[in-house]
Amino acid sequence: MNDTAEKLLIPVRECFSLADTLNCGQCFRWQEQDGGWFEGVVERHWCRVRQEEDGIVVEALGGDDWQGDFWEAYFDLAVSYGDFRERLCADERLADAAWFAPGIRILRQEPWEALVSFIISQNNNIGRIRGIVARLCESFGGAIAAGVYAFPLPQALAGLTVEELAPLRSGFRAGYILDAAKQVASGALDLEALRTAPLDEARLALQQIRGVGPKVAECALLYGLGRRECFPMDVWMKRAMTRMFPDGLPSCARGCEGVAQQYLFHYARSSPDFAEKYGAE
DNA sequence: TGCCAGGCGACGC
DNA sequence: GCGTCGCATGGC
Repeated sequence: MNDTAEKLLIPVRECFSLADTLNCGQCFRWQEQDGGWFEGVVERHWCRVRQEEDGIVVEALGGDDWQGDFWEAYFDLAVSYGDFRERLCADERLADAAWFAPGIRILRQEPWEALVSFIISQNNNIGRIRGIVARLCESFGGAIAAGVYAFPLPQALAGLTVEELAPLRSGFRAGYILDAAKQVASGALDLEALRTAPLDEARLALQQIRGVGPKVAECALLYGLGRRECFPMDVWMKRAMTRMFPDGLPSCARGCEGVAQQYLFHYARSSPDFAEKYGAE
């Protein structure tokens, strides 16, 4: 499995749905295609992926090589979501949400990309976020292959003006993207250090960026920096919490709040059960 | 048409 | 500290 190859089978033992994981609103660059394939770019790897009986097939589309370890990390396969689920299911309401999409995992995305993607996400919808991210990559990301672009490095954005970002049609978020780029490119903000920094320090550091408040910081930490105890509260989650957990999240979620959050987010948005059991306002 | 979208900053109190 | 409003853009 660790052999360098253009096509890999990544074995998956439990709790994984590729489609649910890529479609649940945590990432914005994968495109669903015919035959169960998803095409996308992760860091500098252009590939397509598909779920098969015994795992995930990853096929390089460029003259690219990588190792299985890379994809194991990306799909968060080193930890047992069965264990997380068992803990969450101690609460009946969390169990409902957890069973609605048992194969969702938290991707371990590149931190800079996660940060910018969730800056773009504010007061926005998932379809439009995807469009803005795509235009950001096309405009400033550098080509990996013909018509295929990497996510732009902070250094590629730090010297730009909001006028130059106009083609993204990102609205008031353009200035926020540039401030993030300047802080990361200059070294004022060290994203990698936030993987292990005390959580409250990491939150505060991220919120020094203009346009990054509690929610976006929480998303960057959960989706980009592997901090599974983070719990982003967007409009859907506020709705879910008000109706399902007026007294707060049950203690059984401690340590895997982010996993609970992703189940609840998807449940509140997509499950007819949520509307039925917890009602419209 | 108006309302909403994986929020945040500015402002008034 | 807390509530309210405006913010660009586009889909419904």
